[in-house]
Amino acid sequence: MARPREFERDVVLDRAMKLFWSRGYAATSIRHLVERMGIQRGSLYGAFGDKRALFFAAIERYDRVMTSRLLATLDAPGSGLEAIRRFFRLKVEAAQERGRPRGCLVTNSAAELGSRDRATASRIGATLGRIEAAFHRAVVRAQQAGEIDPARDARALARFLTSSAQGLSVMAKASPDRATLDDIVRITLEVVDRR
Amino acid sequence: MARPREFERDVVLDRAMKLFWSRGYAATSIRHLVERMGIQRGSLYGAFGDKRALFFAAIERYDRVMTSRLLATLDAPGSGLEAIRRFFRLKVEAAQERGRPRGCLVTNSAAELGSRDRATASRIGATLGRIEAAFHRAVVRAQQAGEIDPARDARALARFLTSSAQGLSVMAKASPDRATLDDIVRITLEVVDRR
DNA sequence: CACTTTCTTGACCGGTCGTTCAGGAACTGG
DNA sequence: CCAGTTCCTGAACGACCGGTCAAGAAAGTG
Repeated sequence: MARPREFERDVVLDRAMKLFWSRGYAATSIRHLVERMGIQRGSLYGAFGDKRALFFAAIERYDRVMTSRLLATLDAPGSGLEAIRRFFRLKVEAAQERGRPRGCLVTNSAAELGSRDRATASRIGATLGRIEAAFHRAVVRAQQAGEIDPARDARALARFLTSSAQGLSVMAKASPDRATLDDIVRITLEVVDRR
Repeated sequence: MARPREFERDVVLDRAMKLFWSRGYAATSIRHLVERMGIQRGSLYGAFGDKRALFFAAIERYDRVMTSRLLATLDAPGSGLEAIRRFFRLKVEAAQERGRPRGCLVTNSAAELGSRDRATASRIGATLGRIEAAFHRAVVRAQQAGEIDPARDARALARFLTSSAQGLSVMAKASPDRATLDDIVRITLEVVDRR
C-alpha cells in the first residue's frame, strides 16, 4: 500500500457540482475549481480526469443527491396526486434557500449544452427521462386511485409536468420571487387537480 | 464626411445574435464572433464596444426581432384564447426549423447568467416581464370575451404561461422531438381552454 | 529502519482569451 | 487633387485557459 488520498472524493465533488451549478460549464475554470474544491490541480486531474469528466461526475452526483431526493417524493407510497403536489412545493421551497445555487443543474446544462455537445445532451436527456418516468408512475397511480381521470393521456401529462419543472427552474433562476413561483405552481397543479 | 462603414450593423449583429443563441455567452469567443460576423476585431470593438456590450445588443435585437414577433401574435386582434394557442403552436413550429438555433436566447441567458450577472439578469427580467404582460393582456381579453372564466386569477395564469414557454424552450433544446413538444403544448393549453 | 508506492505540490506548457492600437486604405468635401 | 476623417487590417498585449509533469512528502510493508 501507499499514501492514502487526503481528501474525500464526494466532498470535493460536491463543491465542484455547486460551482458548475451556479456558474455553468464554460464559465467555470480549473483555477476556480481547485480554489473552491480545496485541492490542487494535479489532484483534480488525478482523481477525475479532465474538466469534462469532472463535469460529468458532478452531474452524476447531482443526479444521485438532488434529483433522486426529489424523485423519491414522487415515488413515495400514498396518493400519486399528493406526491406531485409535494414535488412542486419542494421545488419552490428549495428555490428560497439561501446559499443554494439558483435554478437546477440539469435545466441549466440543458440550456447551455443541449444542442452543442452530443454526450452531455444524452446525459441530460437521460435525467429528463427519469423525471418524466417518475411523473408517469405518479400519474398512473393517481389514475388508478381515481384522483385523475383515467381517460387522460398519462404520458402527455408526465411530459407536461417535466416541462413545467424546467420552466419553474428557469423562472427561479431569473426571478426567485416567491409569489411568482407560487402562482406558477398553483396553476400547474390545477392541470392534474381538477375539482 | 469620411469613409463609410463597409458592413450593415444589423446584418452582422444578427449573426452575432445567432452565435450567442446557439453557444451561450461564455462559450462564444471574439475569434468565433469575428469569423461568423465577417468583420475584423477592430471593427467589432469600434461598432459595439466590448463583448458584453455586443451581447446586450444581441439580446436587444433578439427582443426586437424574435420576441416581438411572437408577442405580436398575442396582441393580434381577435380571440385572446386563440392568440395564446397560436403563440405555443408557433413556438413548436419554430423549434422544428432546420438551421435555427435550438431553444430561446432569453431562456438560455436566464439559465446561464440569471444569478451571476446583475445587469444581464435585469435585462432578461425585463423581457420576461414583457412576455408576462402580453400573456396577461391576452388572458384578460379572453376573460372579457367569456372564453376564460373571469373568476380566475389572470396574473397567475400569465405567470404560468410565461413559465410554460420557458419550460418548452428548455425541452426544445434538450430533445426537440415533435411529439413530446405537442404533448406539452396540448396539456398546457388545457389550462386556459377548459371545455 | 529502508523501500516502495501513491499523493501532493507548484512550476510550466502551448494555446487562446478579450482587448488595444499603429498604420495603411477608402471615402467625402472643398 | 488635396485635406480631413473614418474605417479596416493585422500584429501585439498581458492574462488566463486546460492540461502536464518532475520532484518532494507521506503513508504502508518488510
